[in-house]
Amino acid sequence: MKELEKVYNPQEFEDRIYDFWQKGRYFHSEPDDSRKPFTIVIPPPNVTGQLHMGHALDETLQDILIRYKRMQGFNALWIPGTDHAGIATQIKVEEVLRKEEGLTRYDLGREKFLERVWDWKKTYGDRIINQLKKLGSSCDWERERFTMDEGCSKAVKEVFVNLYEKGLIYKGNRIINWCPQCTTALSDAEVVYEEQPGHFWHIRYPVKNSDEFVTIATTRPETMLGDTAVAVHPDDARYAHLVGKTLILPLVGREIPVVADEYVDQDFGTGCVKITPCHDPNDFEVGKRHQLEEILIMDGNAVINANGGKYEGLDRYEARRQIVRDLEEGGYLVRVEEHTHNVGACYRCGCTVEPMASSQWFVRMKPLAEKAIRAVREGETRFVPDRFSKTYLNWMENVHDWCISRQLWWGHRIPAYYCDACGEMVIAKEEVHTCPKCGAAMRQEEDVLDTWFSSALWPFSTLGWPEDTPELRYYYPTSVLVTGYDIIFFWVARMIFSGLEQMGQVPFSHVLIHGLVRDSQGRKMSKSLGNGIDPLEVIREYGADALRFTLATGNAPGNDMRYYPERVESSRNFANKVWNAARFILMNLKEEDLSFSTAGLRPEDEWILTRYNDVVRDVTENLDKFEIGLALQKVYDFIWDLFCDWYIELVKPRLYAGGEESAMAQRVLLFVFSGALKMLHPFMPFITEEIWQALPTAEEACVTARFPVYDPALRFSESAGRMEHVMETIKAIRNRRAEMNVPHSRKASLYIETAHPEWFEGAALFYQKLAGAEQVLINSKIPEGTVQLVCDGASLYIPFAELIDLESELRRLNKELEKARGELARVEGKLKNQGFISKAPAALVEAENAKKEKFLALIAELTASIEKMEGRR
RNA sequence: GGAGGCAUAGCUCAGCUGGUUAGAGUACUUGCUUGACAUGCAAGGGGUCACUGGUUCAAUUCCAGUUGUCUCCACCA
Repeated sequence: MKELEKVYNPQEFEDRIYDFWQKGRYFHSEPDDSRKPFTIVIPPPNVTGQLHMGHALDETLQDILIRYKRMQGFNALWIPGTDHAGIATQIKVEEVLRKEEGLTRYDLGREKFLERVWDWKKTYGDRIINQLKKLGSSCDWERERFTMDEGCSKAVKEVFVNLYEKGLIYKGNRIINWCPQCTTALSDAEVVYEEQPGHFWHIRYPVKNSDEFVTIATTRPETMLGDTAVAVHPDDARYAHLVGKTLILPLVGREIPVVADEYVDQDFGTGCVKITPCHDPNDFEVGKRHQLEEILIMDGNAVINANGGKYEGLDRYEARRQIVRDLEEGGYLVRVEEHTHNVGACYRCGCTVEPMASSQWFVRMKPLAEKAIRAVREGETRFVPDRFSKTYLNWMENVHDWCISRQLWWGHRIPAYYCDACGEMVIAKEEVHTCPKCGAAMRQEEDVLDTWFSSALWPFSTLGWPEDTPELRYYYPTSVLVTGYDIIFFWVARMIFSGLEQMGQVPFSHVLIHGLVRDSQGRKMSKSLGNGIDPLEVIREYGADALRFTLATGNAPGNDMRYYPERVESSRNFANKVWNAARFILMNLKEEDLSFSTAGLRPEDEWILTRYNDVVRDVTENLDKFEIGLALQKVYDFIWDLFCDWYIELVKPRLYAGGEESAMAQRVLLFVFSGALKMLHPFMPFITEEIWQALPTAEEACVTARFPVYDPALRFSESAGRMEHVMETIKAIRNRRAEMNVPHSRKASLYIETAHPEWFEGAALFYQKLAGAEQVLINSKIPEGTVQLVCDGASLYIPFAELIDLESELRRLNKELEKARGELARVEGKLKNQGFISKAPAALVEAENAKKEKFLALIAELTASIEKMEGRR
């Protein structure tokens, strides 16, 4: 038998245990028709940034489920997400390039630049992946690289062509969100809105050949350079006479019409709206309806272009200042109001996005969304907790077409090919070099796809699709997606409609949603606040098991949790407790034959087995419902409170006594403890495995052991009840001794007066060991001068004559009596209620009756004691 | 404007399909070097379960409203 170190030191063994699992290839799984698959998809870590708590949480939850299912005999597979096409990397590399070498990506050229990005990802990806290992997960860089290069990109082309042929992808000139800093288009989901204080400029537009004018109000005066109309509401009497007239655009001098359009809200602002089709989505629509000219006034960096006349070359904000000044000088500015409004910013770089008309690729969402809505409505995919399906449906029902093209280089390049000679465009899975129409050379679309386009294919592209692989047939649809609620729109929704469209089936049956990890003040952890906590630091200090425990417990699914160092500390303390329990058991296992059987069990054995069995049942139920925190809490309570604080203490006398009694105790200890370790293993794999390797157990590794199963043969309700009765009295004695400040070392005889002497059979040792009893006398003559304790079904007497203060004793007894009477009144009230008797379940009425009896007996005992004491006063 | 969450001990939070003497961790008070563990053991104090109604024999739990608070989505030029 191996010995355990004296001190719990996770750093000493976690790496070793990880290697042990790797060698045993416990993380690998292949399709195997004799076992049911269980597959989990989890989101990607951002390999360029810091590993943060969110990843740690994803990994932990995923790993708990995988281990649990594997221990139940499932063939469990984990499909790790990767940051395969995240544009953050590209932007980071560009930034470094600019700072360190003064170069842009265009200086390097596409090929060289992409190599740089790969190098970057390799360096940082390895770092992150190695860190993730510490959480007990295995992530494989080679696999990530493969899926980016080969499998995934093939799937992307396949899907793109597929959707294009069905008319679900189109290229069009539309208003999109443009990030001038990332210089790319963004999807709606990538824009975050924030209330910002701003101004409302009221500007006068003169009517041509008249001294009349209209006043418009705007928050973005610089966009007036692109104005091609002013709109009013068709029913607005104030302006009816102006519809069809021509205005002169101030500063620019362009002649623009006044048009009537339902879009205008008569009650907002002045009731006149300047129309800038190229820089506002609503104006764009108005422009289309009235065949207005479209004038783009900015370039990709949000600098005014040639269409802006004398403002060309100015940044959008400089242009704004200049224009406002000029308007004022020209007498066009009526007034300026303070105005707070929502401003969209790029979620990645925080730069204010510029709505701009631009030629981009879009996915037509309506038909895809319909299927995706139905799948969730009909329960093919279930969100856990269920309320997130509302979030999902709400979004899906109001979804706009998805802008999928990005003006970047890192990512999957759109498989569209153009012929500059004849204007032909070809969409194809294979590269096209010559134009099928005129034979001229073709060039591929420069734009790449949104990261989430390829991420959406993850559940099947990683399994070999579009080939019909055994993996795909075996593992798809997957079982669970584990992720935070912040990426429901980005990823979850898109995986669902992509899976439905390409595979005809939902990608997963359950979506387990967790909350965000916040700091101790409830703030979101972020780089800019500097409040991010590095999981690796935590692991170094407390161990991976402690971190996992912290992340898995103490909050309900889908709710945010706050990170407190104290909580990790308490988790570590629990690990230490388990460690020491193991040490205790190991140093007491002396028997040759430690095989467990139910023959000859003592009441305390039957009690712990019964409780153990209950926990097995409960934990299994909880885990099957993804109630991970609840399950872990039950394992924790069982191990610490029931097993360590009670059972171990109860069996110590037998262990030390030796002989067959001791042997029996050893067998039960080993059986229950190893079972508890198995239950704990999914949550705290390292410590359980390390201990397992030291224990003389039949199964070679905890990771491959079978998860405990509820066993009716281990249910001993009668002796369990009796044992708890004894425990109640022990607690009562301890309580009294503590109140009277009797030190543990001071022993005294214990007299028990009871109508159920059989309850206390063989319990003498327990009172001696745990309640400071010298000898235990049942139903013998009670000496004078004792402290009396009234318990359910028994009165206990301890001769502490000199410590007795009659008055305080009486006060205490009367207080107890009052409490018991209160309880009795409550129970009787219930039982007197005819409605309760007739409508409540019989078992409940029965239980209430039993309670009534119990309280009646207690009250009788207490009254008798009080009377006796009064007599002595 | 639309949707959703949260409100339980000093603090952070559990409490699953209504019935418990309402729990945990932490903090606090007291006593313990009890032969695994002071990262520990034992005992204790501390809660009108936000408020108001409703459903029910029974509401911390279900429903409606109110207040406070947080989040997401949409968006008004």
